[in-house]
Amino acid sequence: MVEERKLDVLRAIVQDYVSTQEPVGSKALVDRHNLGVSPATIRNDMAALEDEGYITQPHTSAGRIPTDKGYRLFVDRLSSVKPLTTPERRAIQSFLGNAADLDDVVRRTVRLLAQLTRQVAVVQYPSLSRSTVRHVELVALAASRVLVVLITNTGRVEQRMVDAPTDVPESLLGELRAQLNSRIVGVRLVEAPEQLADLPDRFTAEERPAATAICSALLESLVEEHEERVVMGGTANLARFSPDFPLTIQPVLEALEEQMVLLRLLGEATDPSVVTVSIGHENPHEGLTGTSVVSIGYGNESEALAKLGVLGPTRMDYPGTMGAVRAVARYVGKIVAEG
Amino acid sequence: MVEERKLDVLRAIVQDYVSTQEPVGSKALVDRHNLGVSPATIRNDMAALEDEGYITQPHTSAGRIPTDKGYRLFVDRLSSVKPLTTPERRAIQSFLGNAADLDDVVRRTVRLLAQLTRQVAVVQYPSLSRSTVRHVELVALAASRVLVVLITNTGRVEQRMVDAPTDVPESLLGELRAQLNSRIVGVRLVEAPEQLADLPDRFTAEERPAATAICSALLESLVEEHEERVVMGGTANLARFSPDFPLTIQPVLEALEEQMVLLRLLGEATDPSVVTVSIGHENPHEGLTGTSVVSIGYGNESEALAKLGVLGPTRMDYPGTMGAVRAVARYVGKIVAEG
DNA sequence: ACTTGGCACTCGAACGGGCGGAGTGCCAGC
DNA sequence: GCTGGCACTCCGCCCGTTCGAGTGCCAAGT
Repeated sequence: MVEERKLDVLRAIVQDYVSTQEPVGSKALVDRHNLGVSPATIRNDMAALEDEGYITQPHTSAGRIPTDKGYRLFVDRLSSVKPLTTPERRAIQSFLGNAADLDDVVRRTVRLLAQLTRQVAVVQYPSLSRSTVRHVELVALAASRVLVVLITNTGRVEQRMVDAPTDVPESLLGELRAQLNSRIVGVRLVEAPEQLADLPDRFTAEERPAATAICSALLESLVEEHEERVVMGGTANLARFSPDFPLTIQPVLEALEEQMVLLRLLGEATDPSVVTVSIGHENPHEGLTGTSVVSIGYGNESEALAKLGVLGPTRMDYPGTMGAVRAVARYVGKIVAEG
Repeated sequence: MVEERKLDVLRAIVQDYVSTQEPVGSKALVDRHNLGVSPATIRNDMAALEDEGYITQPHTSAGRIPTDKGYRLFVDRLSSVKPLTTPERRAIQSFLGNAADLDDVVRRTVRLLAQLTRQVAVVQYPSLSRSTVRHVELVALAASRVLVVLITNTGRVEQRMVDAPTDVPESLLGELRAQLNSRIVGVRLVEAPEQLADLPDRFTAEERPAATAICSALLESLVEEHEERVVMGGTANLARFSPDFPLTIQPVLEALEEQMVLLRLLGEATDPSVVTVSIGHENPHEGLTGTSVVSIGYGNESEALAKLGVLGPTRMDYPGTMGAVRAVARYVGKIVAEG
């Protein structure tokens, strides 16, 4: 048996099954692809593929469908990322180009990904921990009430209200503001706290409680879990599928409401140049068997600031989806890096 | 025929249908509610109710189900808002009490509403246009680059990056900051623009272009569409329903992805004391026939800052849902008003 | 050693008839 | 105006049949 052809057969099965959504038989296979052999031969190959666990039969005497293992082989060795067409690229560019601020970029990216892939899109906000401080602003709202605003180089703004134990005169506020900015502007958020450790000590005993309160509020926003924020869209695409889906769709929707789950799904894809695919049972959440996640990091050249990806049934168009995800990540990375 | 009893019958039909999800017949009605009359009598009443358009038969010789008109009558005259139990109230309070900032309040509210009602929850951000300016901050990021930050009394922070046509010295920035704050702090966002109209004229010809650029960025954030932001959650609850739902669920999910649609759904519910219900075809979006929206405004005593609500199938538990929506709105209103 | 056509077999999907039951409308009697 | 009785309708369900797609295996051909 020709090993080469067996792979061709697997590839053909995946392609057909993805486009028709129906188990594919030996005859249909030779009809649609010119494999140059008879159905009987294909049947032998299919039997072998089934033995090896790449395909399976829903029930005796139906066509075959790929298993997760089959998709895995397909993604790893039998296909390549499909680049977008130039009109598609242009559409991405113009759609993302008009974004006003960071929120807008993220929202637009989600929509774009969902439309392009016709699947559920997930985009993580550029991570605070990897970004740097651009400015800290303190605003007196009342005698003892201060608003702490943290602005990062990724355009993110974090805010905290502080009720200080004592009144905070404008002079103290000005001094603090100057100190804070001179110490941590340009510093990575993760490294900023150590720069602030001894700051309250610089103030008089009288001023210290207020200074401490303000500093700790700032520290809070520095480490804030917000860095892990995630936006999702395109859930309507979940309903585009087979009639048995009401059973499948509920656990998926439930999973998608959990920020934590979304984050875990995006996974370890930290390298902006490589698309990661997690297929069916491979992904870390039960109830998402039957779905695959295609994800990638995005950011500037040197490092990923965050991740994005799409989620859909294991029977998805992997090459096309991977192409779209990669292309979008590149544009978004560019925008975020220069913004 | 006793008019009174006919209404009792309608009420019973709605209640039974909501809890069983199945057409309800005359016999089942007398069994489950002690109406004190025989099934035959009920049948007469039901025939009358059907003539008047309050109930209908899915097919000849099946039980009856309420029409939109039937639900409307039920909501308006046959039921009252069901107050929450004290444990429920306590849960709301503790769940919302821990919120860190405005974003967090909104996110928690959505989750809470979705869990409480087991339906799709929709919460609008407190409207900018009704709120007032608390502070304007200008931050120099580079020689000609300024970040404009607008802080409102509802705790909202809006930001805009400005590339000024000329360099912006710190002196100009300070002057502008002082002017801006003295002119519009405390002023409603909608009224702020007129206070700024002549501001650039106060500056020298040299400074004017930069001042103008900064002012117009501020104006932008004042009128920003962001005021219309809406958050949604609990979509998994859509899948809890009948087997025919894959057909129904797609248009609903699609509609819910459109901010504009969500806003229209929340409708005119500006009075924080009255729960508004829009039933089936009454609501302004096709594809949402079959769903009802229960909404209410929230804010301080004097006026609503925004709206929230839930969306579910017309066959929902109206009294309970209305109770939950109203209770949540009160707590959120309190929190937002004092924040 | 592969490939191929033939053949028997399996099993699900689709069709159709026959039942049973829930529910109705109507009517005559109270 | 209420009630029990009765005939009728129609949906949902069960079940048997048929049909076709697809398989596995085998013997024969290259």
